[in-house]
Amino acid sequence: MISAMNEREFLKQYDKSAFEQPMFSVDNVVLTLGKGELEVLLVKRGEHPFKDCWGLPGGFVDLEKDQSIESTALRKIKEKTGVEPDYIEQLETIGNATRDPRDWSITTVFTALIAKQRCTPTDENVVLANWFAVSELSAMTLAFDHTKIIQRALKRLRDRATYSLVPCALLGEKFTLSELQKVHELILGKKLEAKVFRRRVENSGQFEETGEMTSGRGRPAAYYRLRSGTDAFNFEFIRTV
Amino acid sequence: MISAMNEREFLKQYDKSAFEQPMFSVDNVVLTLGKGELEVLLVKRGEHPFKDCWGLPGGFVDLEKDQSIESTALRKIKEKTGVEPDYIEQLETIGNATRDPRDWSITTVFTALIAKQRCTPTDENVVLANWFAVSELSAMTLAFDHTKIIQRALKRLRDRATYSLVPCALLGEKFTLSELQKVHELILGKKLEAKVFRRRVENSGQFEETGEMTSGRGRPAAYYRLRSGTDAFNFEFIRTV
DNA sequence: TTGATTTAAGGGCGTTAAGCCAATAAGTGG
DNA sequence: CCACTTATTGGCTTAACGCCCTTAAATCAA
Repeated sequence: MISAMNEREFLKQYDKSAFEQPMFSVDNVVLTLGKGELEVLLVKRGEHPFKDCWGLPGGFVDLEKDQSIESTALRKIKEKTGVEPDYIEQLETIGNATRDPRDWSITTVFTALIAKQRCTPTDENVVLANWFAVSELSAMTLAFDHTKIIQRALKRLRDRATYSLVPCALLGEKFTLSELQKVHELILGKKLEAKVFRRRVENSGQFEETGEMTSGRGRPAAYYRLRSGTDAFNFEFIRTV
Repeated sequence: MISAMNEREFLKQYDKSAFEQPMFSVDNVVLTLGKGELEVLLVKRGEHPFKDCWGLPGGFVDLEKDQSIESTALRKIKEKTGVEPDYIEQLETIGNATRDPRDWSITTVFTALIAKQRCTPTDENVVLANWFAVSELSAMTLAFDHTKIIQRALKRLRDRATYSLVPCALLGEKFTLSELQKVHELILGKKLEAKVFRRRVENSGQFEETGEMTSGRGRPAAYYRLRSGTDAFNFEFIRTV
């Protein structure tokens, strides 16, 4: 194999633009469930540009460590949260001359869902990485176009919540249908009919009862889990658990 | 603004991986309607690797000419077909260490739909760029992972055909509902009910009659066109006409 | 001219899914 | 045991979908 730099020198003969490559990075919109609200994982930037601004956890492909851009995304998330997300999906790629004040820049954005209790809050990171309620974001100025990216990720999540049950990845291993319904209501910002929602879950065939029941106030609810071996969601996604 | 190379030198201080960037390109799956079959635009590669193989029209971002990766996609399509497509949509980004035999490589793939009659077949290009029926592809060996990419683009198009009317971009300015239905049947590979299809078109509110009618065998059909000012499709796409 | 043929467009109806409201079930806390 | 809370299900209304058949409006062949 020819080394990357030699390769570019070679290509330069044919196509001058092949040499001057734009910067390529990966960014992640990592979402979890806070107290009654969606939260997004942000990191404080230590370098310019946007030094000391909060921004999405991401970074550059490591040609040695990473086999694919999905690996890059997962690696960066793991560095910040300590775990692999329950669901990750490619959102879109944004590349233009204006999003980075310095120069042309390209980023492939991934949306990841993760159960809050699965995150290990490493103390040393807590000042550099933090969860923010999405409602707080309007009062914050994030790095680059990250505010807009988060909005697009939330829109995609709303779409998913309307015609899929992907948001279950925000809950843990097991959950009740009421909990899942509340998550959907939170994402969609409106109440859903319990009967209709239960029908959706049953007809999907993606879930099964664990046999366990909740305890506490009110009638106990049945716990459900993702049916094992199910190719759970009809989307391009990477299941990591 | 600091130049790109200086920028990379600067970044290198903080993150060594920032310097060694993978190659980034844009590829296009340009689809049109042939005689009773979908056709995809391919170009014969003049350089290694995969020299003399057919592959997707694409290339590298030109930092001077292009304002965004969408511009890159449209520019490359225009170079090959002479026109801008009626519909273009970002499909996905594939980046890994194996798709290019030489080295790490990333490509953002766009799917474009274009009416065949709007393409200007430039004679000088005809040996280098050609339309191929999608059924022919199984007998061909394309460059890189382009065969797989085309399959994914066709799957996306099938998805679109089931819950949207995006495929109308494969027809010209005006078309009858029967023509549109036949396109959908071609994409989906199955017959559709005329009544159901007409209802879908009407309920969408995206189309209007032109007032003109067809002539020829059988009862004349009403011509329809995309309603102007309609934010026609609920997807991330770039309308160029 | 007339009828056969062809394609377009719409009417009618049974089946299925969605939406809505209320009843019932099964716990906890006094 | 009763009040309260939450879960789950029953049943009805309404809308959408699928299917078939009729009608409309042209061409084509005698």
